[in-house]
Amino acid sequence: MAATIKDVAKHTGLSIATISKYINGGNVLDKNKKKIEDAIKTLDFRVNELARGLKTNRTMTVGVLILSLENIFFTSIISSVENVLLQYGYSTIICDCRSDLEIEKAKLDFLVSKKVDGIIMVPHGGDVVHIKKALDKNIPIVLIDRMLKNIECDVVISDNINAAYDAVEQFIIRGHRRIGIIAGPKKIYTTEERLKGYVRVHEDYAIGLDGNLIRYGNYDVESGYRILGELMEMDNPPTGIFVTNYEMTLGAIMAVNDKNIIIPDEVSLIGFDNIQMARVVKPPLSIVEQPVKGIGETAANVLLKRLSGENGGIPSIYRLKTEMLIKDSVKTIINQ
Amino acid sequence: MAATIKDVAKHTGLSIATISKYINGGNVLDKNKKKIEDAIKTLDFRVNELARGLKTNRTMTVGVLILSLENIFFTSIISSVENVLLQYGYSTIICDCRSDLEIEKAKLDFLVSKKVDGIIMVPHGGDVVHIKKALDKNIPIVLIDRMLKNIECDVVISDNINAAYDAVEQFIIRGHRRIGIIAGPKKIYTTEERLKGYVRVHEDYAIGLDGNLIRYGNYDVESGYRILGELMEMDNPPTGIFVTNYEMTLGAIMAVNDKNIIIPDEVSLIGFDNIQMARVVKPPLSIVEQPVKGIGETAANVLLKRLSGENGGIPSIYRLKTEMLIKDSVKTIINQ
DNA sequence: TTGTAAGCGTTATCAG
DNA sequence: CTGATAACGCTTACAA
Repeated sequence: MAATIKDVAKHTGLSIATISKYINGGNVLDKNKKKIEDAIKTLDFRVNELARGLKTNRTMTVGVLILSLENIFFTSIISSVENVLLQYGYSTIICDCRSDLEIEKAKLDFLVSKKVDGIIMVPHGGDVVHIKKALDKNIPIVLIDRMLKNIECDVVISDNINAAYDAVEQFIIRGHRRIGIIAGPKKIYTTEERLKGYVRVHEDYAIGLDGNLIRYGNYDVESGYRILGELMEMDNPPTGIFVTNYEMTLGAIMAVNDKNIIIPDEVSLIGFDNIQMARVVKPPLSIVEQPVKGIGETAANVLLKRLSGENGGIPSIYRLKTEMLIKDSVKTIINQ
Repeated sequence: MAATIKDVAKHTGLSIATISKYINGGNVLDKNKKKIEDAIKTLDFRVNELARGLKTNRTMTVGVLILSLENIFFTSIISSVENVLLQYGYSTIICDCRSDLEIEKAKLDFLVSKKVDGIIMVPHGGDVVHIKKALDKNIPIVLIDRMLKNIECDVVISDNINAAYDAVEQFIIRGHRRIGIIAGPKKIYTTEERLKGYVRVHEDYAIGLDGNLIRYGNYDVESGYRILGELMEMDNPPTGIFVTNYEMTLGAIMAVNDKNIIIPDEVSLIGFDNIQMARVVKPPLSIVEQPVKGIGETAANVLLKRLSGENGGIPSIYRLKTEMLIKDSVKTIINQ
């Protein structure tokens, strides 16, 4: 049905080889050039990328694999990745593994079978052998958002430690001493890092840790909702609560609304990600904002470098700074 | 580098054809089966989909093209599309055209060149010749969210007319007579439909239309913000405002917050999409909820039907019902 | 059940 | 500058 080089050759009276050369930027006589262009237009010829990829072993396509398409943090990153890649002639195949390691494996396999030239992914974590396998096939991989042990590849992440440090410090300098944290699931990289910042700032200000103030959620709306309630029902509740991702922040605010808790009078709150949401709630929420555009662009550029053969050997870690947006959700406590 | 059928053949002592047959579910002697499975495992063989697609003219891949990846309405639809397709062995290539018709054309071309078996897309509108071209190449296309004139393909949309009708009716039965609408951009399908519902319910309740209450936004946060302000600064402002998509609803709420407008005392509000946002604001927002899961699943199933050759001839329109979520953002006006 | 061989649409080598 | 031809990895008659 679709026209092939053969058809163009017939139509012009030239050989297949000549057409191919023209398509790939080679030199052809001007009169032939014109003939070819005409034929391509009238036949609506388009290169068959399957055949080309089969031959050249390059598809000019990169795979992007994230945890969820319904998470605006990830989709914003993708958007800026695409933005950069497109300028260099690369297209992207986007996959969503629904935070499921098995699906992640299957999708990675899919990308490999589609012969993508490189991959940018948010790894679920817990297992890395499938990633290593892809790496072994000489497909460069750039990890974003989460770092993985036991694997050698470029990583682009937020400086989660200092993000949490800065957020909790905002509480401390306003007089808060009992600060709750709604952390992510145990063993997840970002959870550990954000917790590290929480602990470190407590140390630096010589504030003792209370294990009861540290709660592990699941990075979803439900756990944010539930844990906020739990913290507030403690005998000695925190005066400030730091929520460590967007979904849980949503949940926490819903709980605050449902329980008619006044912010910041009854409790102070700092959330994570999504500046728009911060402006939609009242009072406006203080949040930690991750550099989504920066993460996307950096990841794309790092991959492009690998793709262009600059195999600088050692993989690098790019640790991007977050920003602390101060709004009205944190109260200043006057010390007795 | 990567193992091919040839390698598996060598490793087992069998022929290429036999390996191929096994891979595709043919019958092989049990002892050979075992040999092949072993070889595949030890060589980490994976079918080269490029070669397979070149030969079979099927890639078991469908393309999904949307306006923006940063729009949770679209990404939620995609998510459910993928969910269905995956069960039938299809993978998806997701593209984002940033609401730009030219990029839409380029991405559609990309999908065609990747030899996808079918396409599900949210058309930008305004031009359809590129879509027709793809259709001419015998690639079935399912349109979602927006219907297009002059083109023959399956469409899955929300019942936008009655969505708007129901929303505005909520105002009316609570005594409102001056109801503002923040509509989308002119000439966009969904804009026209939602406006039609607005007009129709006014007719049915014999309420005169005031052109000043009808404002065209741009389906983005900025226009929602701006227009809410404009409506409220009228000499005779509306008592209720209906915002017709998610982004503009966000903007409208931000404006309400910035201007310290009390909802629903000073103005009543009904928004669009995203049930989570509705719970995050205070008071909880009444919204029109589109059946994202339903749209995705329906689109996927319709495409699957086309793909399986059930070319039932005439394209169908699937018009899915929305749901009206009543919360506390609409005030009841006691008639004098 | 298994093997041989042609062909899918390109690119790339090499001769003319 | 142009053309003939082999090869990419796979599927699929057809023959054994």
